[in-house]
Amino acid sequence: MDNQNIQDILKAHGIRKTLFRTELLDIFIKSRYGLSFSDIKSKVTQTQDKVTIYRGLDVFLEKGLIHKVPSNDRVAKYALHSLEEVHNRAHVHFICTECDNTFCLNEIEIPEIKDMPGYKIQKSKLTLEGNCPDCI
Amino acid sequence: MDNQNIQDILKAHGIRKTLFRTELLDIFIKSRYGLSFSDIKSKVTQTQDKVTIYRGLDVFLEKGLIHKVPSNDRVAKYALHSLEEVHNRAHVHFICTECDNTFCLNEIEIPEIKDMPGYKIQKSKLTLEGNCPDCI
DNA sequence: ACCTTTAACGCAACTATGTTGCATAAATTT
DNA sequence: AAATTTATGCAACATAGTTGCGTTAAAGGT
Repeated sequence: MDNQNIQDILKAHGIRKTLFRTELLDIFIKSRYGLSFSDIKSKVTQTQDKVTIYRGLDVFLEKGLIHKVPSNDRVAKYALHSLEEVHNRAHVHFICTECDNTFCLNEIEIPEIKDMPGYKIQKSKLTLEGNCPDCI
Repeated sequence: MDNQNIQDILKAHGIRKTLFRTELLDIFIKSRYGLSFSDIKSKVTQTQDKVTIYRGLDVFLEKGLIHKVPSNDRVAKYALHSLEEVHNRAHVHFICTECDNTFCLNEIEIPEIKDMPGYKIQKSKLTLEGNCPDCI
């Protein structure tokens, strides 16, 4: 993915193409797994200000470019919203207990959950734990 | 559940029955949903020291008396380990988007997940989101 | 190309969450 | 009752995340 594509994606999401946000999106595109604030802070070169990073993440979230992924550390992690996102299907994540990375498994199909009496279910998220391809 | 029962449970888990830990367990027993550190801090009367609370939670976790539950706020939440816990079944939690409380749904049955090629699955957790009985 | 509008950045200060080390106190074990 | 072990309280620290505000830079219109 070249720089032009990245800037088109930003534009399509109503996000201004600053050096930092271009770099931030590039970092997400290149990563196979969810990134925490400190992951991002250590990769980014265009700023060292944490507020800028947090606000970049907030905007990317708001505009639907990224989403939160579960993690076993107590820190928030974020990953690109897959473009082939399918509706009305549980979102599946995989946490590797070895490397602690969270992967999005959009390929997997999970069965619909029957309604629980008394509860109104709007969304379901399946989180799998074990070992990822790199750690088996 | 009276005070004697609570102290028996502590003893059965190898936890000393101090005033604080007796109260902590009582708080968990009385709560229908997962509690965060600050929930607990505001309920507890036997201490106001956060280290004591955190260490109480650590010990309860270690001894298997409580477990972490997912939450949409970025804070850790804990709930009692249900006694009727069934093995080899996904743990199901329900997060209410209205009151932000996390409930354990041990009754629900979820289908086995087929292995993903390349990944070794050891555990699966299903998190449902929507509205709880109180918020419908 | 210039001006205006609006969003993004950088800095300082602050809050919440969580941890470590150590001395003291209380609960179990003998 | 003494010895042992675990729990508590305090201080200090570390990390995560937020708010306000003045400045800078991007986008759109003329």
